[in-house]
Amino acid sequence: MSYNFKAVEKKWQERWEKEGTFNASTDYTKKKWYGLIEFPYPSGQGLHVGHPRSYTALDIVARKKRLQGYNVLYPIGFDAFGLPAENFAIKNHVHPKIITKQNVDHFREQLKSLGFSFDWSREINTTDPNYYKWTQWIFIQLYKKGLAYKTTMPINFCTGCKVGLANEEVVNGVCERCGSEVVQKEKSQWMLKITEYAQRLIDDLDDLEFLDKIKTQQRNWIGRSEGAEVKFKITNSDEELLVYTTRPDTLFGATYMVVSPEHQMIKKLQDKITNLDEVKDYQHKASLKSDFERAEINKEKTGVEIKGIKAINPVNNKEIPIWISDYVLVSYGTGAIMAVPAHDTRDYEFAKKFGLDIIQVLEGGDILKEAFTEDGTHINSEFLDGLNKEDAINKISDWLEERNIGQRKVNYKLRDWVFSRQRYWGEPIPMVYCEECGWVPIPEDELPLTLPEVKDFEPGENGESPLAKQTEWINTTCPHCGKPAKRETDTMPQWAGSSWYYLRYMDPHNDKELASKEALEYWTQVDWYNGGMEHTTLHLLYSRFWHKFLYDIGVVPTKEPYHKRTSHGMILGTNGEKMSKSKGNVINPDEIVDEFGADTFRVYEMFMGPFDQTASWSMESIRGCAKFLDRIWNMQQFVVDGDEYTPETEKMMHRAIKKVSSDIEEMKFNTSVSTFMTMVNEFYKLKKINKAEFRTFLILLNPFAPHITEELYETLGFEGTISSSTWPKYEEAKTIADEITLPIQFNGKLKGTITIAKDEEEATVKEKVHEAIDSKLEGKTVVKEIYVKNRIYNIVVR
RNA sequence: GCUGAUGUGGCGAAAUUGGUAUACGCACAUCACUCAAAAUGAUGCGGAUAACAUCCAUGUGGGUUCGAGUCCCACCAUCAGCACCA
Repeated sequence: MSYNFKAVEKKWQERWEKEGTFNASTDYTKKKWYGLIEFPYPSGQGLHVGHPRSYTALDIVARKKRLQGYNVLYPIGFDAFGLPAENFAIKNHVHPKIITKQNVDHFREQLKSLGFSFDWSREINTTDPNYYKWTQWIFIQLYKKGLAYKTTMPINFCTGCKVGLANEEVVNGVCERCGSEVVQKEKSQWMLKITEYAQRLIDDLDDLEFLDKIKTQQRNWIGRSEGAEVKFKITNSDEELLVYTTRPDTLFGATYMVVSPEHQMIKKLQDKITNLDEVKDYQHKASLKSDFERAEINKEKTGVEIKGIKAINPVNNKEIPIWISDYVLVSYGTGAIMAVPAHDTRDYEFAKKFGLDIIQVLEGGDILKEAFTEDGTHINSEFLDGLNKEDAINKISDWLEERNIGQRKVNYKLRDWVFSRQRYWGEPIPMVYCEECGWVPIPEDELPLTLPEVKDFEPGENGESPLAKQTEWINTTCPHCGKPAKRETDTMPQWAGSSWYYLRYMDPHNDKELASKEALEYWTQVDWYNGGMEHTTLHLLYSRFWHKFLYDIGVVPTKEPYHKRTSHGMILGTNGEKMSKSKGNVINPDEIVDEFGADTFRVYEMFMGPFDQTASWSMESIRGCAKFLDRIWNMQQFVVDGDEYTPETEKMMHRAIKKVSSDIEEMKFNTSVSTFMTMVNEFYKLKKINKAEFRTFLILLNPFAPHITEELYETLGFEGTISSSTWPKYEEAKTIADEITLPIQFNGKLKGTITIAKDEEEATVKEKVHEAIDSKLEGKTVVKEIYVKNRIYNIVVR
């Protein structure tokens, strides 16, 4: 009577598909639950064993919610624009559309083989013109509200992909996707003003149920700081040098200034600079370095004094030198700093190296040895002397504002989102450039602006988009004045499509709106969104930004897209290292499903360890899970009739319902699986299981192992299917034992146990304890006895 | 360097949130079934000692407590992320 998982799993998957068992209802009067997993990028390598970890987890929650009577939306789709398909296209001269379709088909088949309860009728694909129509529409709305703008700026340029990258996409100085070196390059780019939403993106985290580490990471990424902007006059000039500082109270200790190599002031004042050649030489050298190299040489500071000009410290009118150095970044603050070497480690190093003045303005430390970076009472600071940090900051800020020399200022690390890609395989940016009218969005009724068919996917020599070669497509007329005009040839980044996809699932076939008002009202927000930690500061932040914008223009009814956000740990190879082809430790999910079946695969991924921690794959352990399912199948041999739990199992059954129900909500899937195993062991010990017990057991296990449980449910003759059944209930009173094994301790060390009735009188307990343990008390003095009701009895002895 | 995690048997891991440390699984050993093996079922399994008794064990060292894997302080190790943020 061995379990034929292949036939059983196929049978149920076909049935679910035919009957649309898991399709969400459009009856908007029911209570709803919306669970979301990050839709996959359909790579050529197929599904990774890491994908099902997240998908199984939320599948379990989704299946449980359905049994609890919710109208569940658990959708799936494909984030299919992206560089790997395009790089493959370039190499093999196949249209990325074709490769993408192949990959999607493969992924779909793999996902279906795992028995996820996705609503396949709502499948979406970001490369579908009916989908990206609305991605383009959102872009036009952003443009209309002034949140999309074009600017020339030094950007990270990938020498391999020939595309500009957002800072967020650069990992250790190399391109996140292709690994090529990233250099700085001037380029005209579309940008999105995410910085305008910085404060709201911080504030609105408070009301969300995100894991704390996710909130912390987003807050740190946005990087709010409070300080002041201060203007420094420049000698023999009307120019002023604006700096941002978080410590305006240390102004008296500012002994020199540093500007970043890209700072505009140098150009403006070049006539007055006496060592211009030397300065320009330094600028040139700095431009050759990537951010990575700048960071790497962090031990040895470099810089050149800009001679011929000086800055004037506004608090004491002292003239101080201005230096140029690449430890100051043009992209943060104002690109210039006032240096307070006594109290900043970097400034201190720089000052020591170039022999600049160091003036201590806070009491404490030993500034002959190192910078003193802690708080202290102000000294050498005239009207600030004797004040603490907070008071001094307030006083100096008032002082600066009164004299119009500076003002309080909040600053963010977050930068605007570089939204242009010089690539083919992305959404075309629906903008037209007209000599007369400038940039004009195309009329909304012309959307989608589809990608033209091309044969050559290579980027142009200067990193131009492949679309730049499509003269016919480019030349158009201005929607505003009708004169000849040219289309934008850049496309959108991969994050565009994924910034709003959860909305499209709500009403995926709507051709009038991105989703109907009713659907949006009903399904928003996503109740639970699980995904990788690596998307915390990119995708998750971007989609929160877009959602907030859509809220502002009245498209969506809530400020935030996701109510709860959790993340799963990575699955490593059997050797404990990240799976990669080069290491040869990749586990292919197809082979696992083929050898063990989907249910075993799912149960194993949930059992392998705590959900949010990394776990290594183990072939031995998965065999244990296969054995567990076989044991369940073989319980049929001793099944007996019965409409109620038997006295021997009642407690176990009620406890299991309680435990599994709460474990699923808390993502403690591993301990749920142990609960099931313990139950099976118990039934084997009893050598019987009645139908009532079996039924409850099957429903509880169903979200984890949907195929075998449905099959057994049918075989045992229960009416209908589990998916049309309801989640079992428990009675709290029946989870509590009426007999308790009470541990007895001496000084916290276990000396024995006794059995007492639940809530037994303390006097009786004491009596029983002493009866049991007095022989061991001989020769000892009892100092104190502590009884914690129903828990423990501790005797303090000497 | 900074930030954040994590350290429990041979291994993956539990621990009612301060109350019997090692549940559950893997591996291993013994037994049953078998001509035999596999599969399956049953039993055992942290360490020390002859011991059912005793002592020692949750990275290390302190502390708080009747009682600490859990709380506090210091340190060590491993992993991940960030990188001159003014």
